[in-house]
Amino acid sequence: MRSPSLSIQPTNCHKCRMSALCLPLTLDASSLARLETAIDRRRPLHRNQFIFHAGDRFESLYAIRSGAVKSYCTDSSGSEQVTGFYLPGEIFGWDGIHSNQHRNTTLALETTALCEIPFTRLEELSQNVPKLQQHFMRLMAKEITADQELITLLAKSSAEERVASLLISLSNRLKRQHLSATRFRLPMSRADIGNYLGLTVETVSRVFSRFQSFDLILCDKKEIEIINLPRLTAMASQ
Amino acid sequence: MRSPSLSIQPTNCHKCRMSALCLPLTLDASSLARLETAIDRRRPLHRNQFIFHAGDRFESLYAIRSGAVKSYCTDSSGSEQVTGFYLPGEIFGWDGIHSNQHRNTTLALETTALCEIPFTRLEELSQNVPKLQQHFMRLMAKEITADQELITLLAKSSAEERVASLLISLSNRLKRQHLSATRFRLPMSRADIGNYLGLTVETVSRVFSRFQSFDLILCDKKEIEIINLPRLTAMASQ
DNA sequence: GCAACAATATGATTTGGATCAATTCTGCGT
DNA sequence: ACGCAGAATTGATCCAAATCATATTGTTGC
Repeated sequence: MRSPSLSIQPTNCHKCRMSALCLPLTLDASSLARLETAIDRRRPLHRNQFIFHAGDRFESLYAIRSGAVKSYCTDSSGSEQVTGFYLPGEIFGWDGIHSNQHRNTTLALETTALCEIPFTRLEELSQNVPKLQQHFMRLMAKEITADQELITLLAKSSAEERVASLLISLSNRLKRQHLSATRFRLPMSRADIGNYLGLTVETVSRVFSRFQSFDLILCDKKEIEIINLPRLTAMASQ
Repeated sequence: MRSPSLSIQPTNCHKCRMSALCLPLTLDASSLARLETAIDRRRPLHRNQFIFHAGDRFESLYAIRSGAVKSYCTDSSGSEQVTGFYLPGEIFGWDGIHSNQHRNTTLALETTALCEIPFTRLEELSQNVPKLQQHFMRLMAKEITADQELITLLAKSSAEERVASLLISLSNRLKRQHLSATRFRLPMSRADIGNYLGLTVETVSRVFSRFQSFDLILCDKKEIEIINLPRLTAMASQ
């Protein structure tokens, strides 16, 4: 079930870019072809469909082609903790590598198209294609970096800083995919945002209201427009 | 500057355990020998000596043989955020892989012996020794898991739960290295603990006092003894 | 179009941890 | 042993966000 539009730009064999895999990746033509065969394009999921559950056997990584995904884990007391939101061009599923079993549950926040990357095939390929191995190490390291940023955020900031940081983060990540950085849909609910940022729904809602009254953002239902990006950025990282 | 006591137990070539590398690792003798040559044992560091600074070029990973290390990063506003404590048998330095440059600064909290593992040599070796590649992927995934646990902790818990969780985490990690799980030295200051857990020094201090008055722990200077491990565990994860 | 329900928003009150302030303890150099 | 600086404890006060309560708005199926 592969697709020719798997976002491999075949213009230049020595500098091909696997945009489904998030970062520029320079591979020779045959490695690229082999990588392509390792990736399955899955039929689109719709809102609230699960990709995997906590406890499931770890088999694949997933790259997002379009849509959005949330990842959460359930602690011993049964309460949920959102651990990440993933946008187009991003890869998730790392959480299963350590124990061969997923720790998080992930689901589609809206209609979402995914590429599935079977991990064993990836490992085999990596052995022959050092570049690919490095690439995946880097992607994993990126996940570590993202997590550590969230830690910094949670450990210190006020409610306003946290919400501002999330908005800026989403904005930057969309920009990287050449999507609008100032006007986009928030695919997740206020409750998800609050859970992710360690705030209550009420607080999130109040912060959005305050931001609107400060003319930092405009918010109509799920559509958000960032009006004063510089000030919001300053707000996020002060 | 390698050492014969590099914690490779040479009893059984097909089931050797690189305890410096944290997880059981089954390798044939020649792979093991090659791995050994890739690891340098460094002379011991003492308290407050740096291993690397944020911004330094990323070259190696580090495994702790003895002692303890703290890792922190400095955000745009100049304030520090402790991102992790590392104990014997643990590996740190992943934060540099993504951009070839460290994001964190790390320093020894006490007299500490390290193994340095040059990353390029590790990558070369991994190509020939698939087991090793898998192994390092898993170690990296472990870092992601640890970070996500901290996120869960920071997003929701009370001061008491946070401190309890840290103590339990330290206890479990020491146990894994066959060190005492109920009586150990806290290598970090209250300020470090507070920073790591997103609490102030005063709050950390108060929580320790409260735990003592509840007969959960005994605390004499840096030496801590966990008296009621089950209850402390319950406290951590409720 | 209209229930019925979920998601948001907003107001009133409470509270856990931050902040400010003052000792006491501990390690360290002389 | 002494003195000093940083670390840790303990107390008093304050405040941001949680909690509780009650609209309001949005969404879905009939």
